[in-house]
Amino acid sequence: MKAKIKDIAKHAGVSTGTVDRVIHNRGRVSSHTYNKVKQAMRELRYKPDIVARTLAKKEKSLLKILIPYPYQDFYWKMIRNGIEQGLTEFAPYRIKGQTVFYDMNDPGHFESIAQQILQEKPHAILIGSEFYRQTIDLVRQCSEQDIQCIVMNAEIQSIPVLTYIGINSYVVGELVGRIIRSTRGCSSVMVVHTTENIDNTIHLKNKELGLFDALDQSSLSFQKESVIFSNKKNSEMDSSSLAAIIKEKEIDTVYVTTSKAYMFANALKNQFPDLYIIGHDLIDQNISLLKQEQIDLLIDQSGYRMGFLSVKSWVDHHILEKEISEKQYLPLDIIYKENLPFYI
Amino acid sequence: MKAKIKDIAKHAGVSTGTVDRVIHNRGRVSSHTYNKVKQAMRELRYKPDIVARTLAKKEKSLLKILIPYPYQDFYWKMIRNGIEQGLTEFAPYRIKGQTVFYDMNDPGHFESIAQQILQEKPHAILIGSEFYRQTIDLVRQCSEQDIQCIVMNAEIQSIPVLTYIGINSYVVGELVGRIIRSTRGCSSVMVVHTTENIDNTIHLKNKELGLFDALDQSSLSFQKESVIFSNKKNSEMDSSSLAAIIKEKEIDTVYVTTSKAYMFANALKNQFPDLYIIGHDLIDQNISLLKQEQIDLLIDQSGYRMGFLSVKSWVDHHILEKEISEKQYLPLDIIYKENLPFYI
DNA sequence: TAACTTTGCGTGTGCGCACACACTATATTT
DNA sequence: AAATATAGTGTGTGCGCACACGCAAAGTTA
Repeated sequence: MKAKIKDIAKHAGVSTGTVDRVIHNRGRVSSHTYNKVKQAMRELRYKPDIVARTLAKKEKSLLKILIPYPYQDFYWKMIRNGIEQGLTEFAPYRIKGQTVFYDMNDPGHFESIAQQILQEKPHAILIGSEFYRQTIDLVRQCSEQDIQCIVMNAEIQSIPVLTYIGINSYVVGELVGRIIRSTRGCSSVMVVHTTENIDNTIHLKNKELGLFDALDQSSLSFQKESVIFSNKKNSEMDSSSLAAIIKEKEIDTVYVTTSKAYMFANALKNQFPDLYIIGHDLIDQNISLLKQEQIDLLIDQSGYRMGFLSVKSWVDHHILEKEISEKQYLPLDIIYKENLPFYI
Repeated sequence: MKAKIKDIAKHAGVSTGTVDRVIHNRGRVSSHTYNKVKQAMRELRYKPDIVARTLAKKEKSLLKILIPYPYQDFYWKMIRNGIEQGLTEFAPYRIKGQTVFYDMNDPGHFESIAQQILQEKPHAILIGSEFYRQTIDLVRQCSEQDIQCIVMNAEIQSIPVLTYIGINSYVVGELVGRIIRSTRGCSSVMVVHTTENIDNTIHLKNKELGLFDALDQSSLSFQKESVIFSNKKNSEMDSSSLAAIIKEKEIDTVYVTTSKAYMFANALKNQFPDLYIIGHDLIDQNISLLKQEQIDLLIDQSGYRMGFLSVKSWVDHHILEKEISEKQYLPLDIIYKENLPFYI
């Protein structure tokens, strides 16, 4: 039989109210009784009944969620879906989650929205970070105001957060490199970055680094190329200049470091039908191209799981009082046409 | 504000007791009031509060779990771990899970244990199946006694179960085939089955089928070989006769269809260091060989997730009243040395 | 010393629900 | 017609906990 608060109270020779004050550190308990109660809790191995606690609780905990507009980026859209799933799944625990979006191309917007959120004094903020410096600022303010932080995507050093959830970009690159290394007919590799956001470049460059390092470890030798591709009209690297490079360098393998492999494939696959194309993330456009064998391979960065896990981490910590680890790296799922159905 | 039982009662002009009888189909309600209450529930969009329900419930639901001894097979050991994880995670919902093991080489043992379990009149049985016919028998008996069944591993046709959870063996083979097809230096493939259990052969043969079909779709042509390997002294196919075949047929690629790739690798990798070895499942022995590059690739059949999901499915259905799908195929994770850390 | 504040405790209520029980009106048996 | 069963309904209690409140004793201020 599990010990209840009543049992603790009887065992310690106090009332349930006192036990309650000890459990929740509400004060107004002499250090002597405090110790007696603590001792009783230890002896009877008291574990709170989460279900009863949830039912009795008056104050609902507020979780603010700060992520980029889902329409700006499909990866964030998936993360958002995961977050929503988490909120639904843990709804019985009375988590009140409120999502606020920011413009992922405007650090200032992030800052101002962050300030608004702080006004509301939430119990925790789930930060989907695109801006390194601004995120550090926000985390610091949270820490001053005793608001817990869960950070996704951008790894923050030196400032304590409840947990960081994300991927290890360098390892992503390594993994892609290992696959290219062992794949038939891959010898001349082009890395394609599709971004205008400078903050994001670190991740992308890390992938490139990991990839090239992995290739260098092979006994075979590889041609390596790296470009920044934009579909915009007036950009310096449009699809025609890309085509020129592919022709000139005899590129046979392309790795798009972002979610936008579909952009590349749509623009160039008909000119170069034999290109081996590797991209990221199970977004609709990529999925359909993978099915049509226009894209050969996707490494999923588990956006959905990232969102879900971030909510789950908060619940684990705050409701279920579980220990959660400081950093949580998500798996990198390797997805071909054949195992795609299991992931969607 | 969510509608509560009291609200329904007031709205229907009856007492909460009557509403309770309607909700739980306890009878003793005239059809007229029954309809009134049902109507009120619909109008107020009544959803039971799972937390309050769990707290108030007297009768705890009993879930019997029937799986092979974990020490007989590492895959089942992982499944078991997943089940235990599930039971822990959903413990707040007062699920009482009791695991009973059977000898995976003895159908009779399965049968007798199954009878014992039925004596206890559980609410549901989670069947980790190794024997096709015996499982069908058990499922039928459960169906007669209004006991829900969740079946893992062996896909039962024509008899209704709450849900089936497993993998699609043919697709597993296809996936392996697709990878071999595109991997450098693979041309002569040997499929290795390591089993004495006849029932299991169907799965293994399906994998082989999927693999060979995938290879046949390639423009390249592949040598195909298939053997049943046993490490036992007096078996017809021991490691030396296997070595002879590898030499004779110039095998360069080996696919072990079970969890026992480590057995093969340990027996033959030093004689044939360049063999490309593909196996299944993240069991300790395989993991360490993958790290040492003695095994090149593992397809994880998600034993852990299978166990977890089976418990979760029961909770979703029985506690949370969610719709759950009839068949749930688990993802096939492709695991190289590089992405291994994320999966363990 | 009287009027306060603070400290340190105990008591009581209700969260939303399941379930046991009590009660009446009608139907069935003897 | 009386005794008994049964259909149909309402009431009350408690699951384990959080939290508001009450109340005495000790400390503080004027």
